[in-house]
Amino acid sequence: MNETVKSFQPLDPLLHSELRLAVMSILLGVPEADFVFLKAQTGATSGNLSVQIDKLQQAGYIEVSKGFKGKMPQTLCRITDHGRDAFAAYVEALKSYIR
Amino acid sequence: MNETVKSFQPLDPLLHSELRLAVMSILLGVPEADFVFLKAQTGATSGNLSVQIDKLQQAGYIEVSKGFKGKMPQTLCRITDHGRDAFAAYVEALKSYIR
DNA sequence: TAATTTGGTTTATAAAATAAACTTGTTTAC
DNA sequence: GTAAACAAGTTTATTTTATAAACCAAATTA
Repeated sequence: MNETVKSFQPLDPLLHSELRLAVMSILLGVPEADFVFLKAQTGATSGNLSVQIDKLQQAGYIEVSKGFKGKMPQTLCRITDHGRDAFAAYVEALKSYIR
Repeated sequence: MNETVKSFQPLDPLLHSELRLAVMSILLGVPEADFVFLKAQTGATSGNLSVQIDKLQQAGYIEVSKGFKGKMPQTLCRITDHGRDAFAAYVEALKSYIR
């Protein structure tokens, strides 16, 4: 009978990542943001950002739509309700470590 | 001239880890804690805990002293001033993501 | 005295983060 | 008009991490 007390809430591994957290943090504050903006704000490399955006999208935390701005390709991201909820839960969980 | 704005403070990778953060969180609140206690509180496996304790020690965030409790080996951990500072800085940095 | 348990450590494996290389198309310089 | 440089990404390879599985020595229990 091994009942562990577990004073700590688990941290959603999808959000517990510096870059993904930064992206989500930005998207929480704006209606939408494009790849270039996210890259500038986070200081990330394109490759890293591309990969992390993909993961957030696959988790349903953000929506991504690809189009053009003038002649240049443009990747637009916006947070979903699910993403908003997940972020809130993550912050809540963090508090059990930080209090 | 590539001046990135960087709205986010970097997150100390040594603390940005669920288990290490939990261990530090516990050690902040008590004068010292042993391996068995940390394992119970965190729900971690022995192997994982052993490895993460090592990393925290090597970073100088905690001090580890090995002795015996009766006849059984006992690994005692306590947080250092450096560890306390690092934790505070980590929490401060987190705020730039969460606010 | 043979299992079993305790308190770990070491090694192997799986998963993540990150950077480097590449692609496609556009703009600029010659 | 074509070569070189740039923009916006994606893909692939490499390095780091996290984690679990296997192991070990001593102690306890059956």
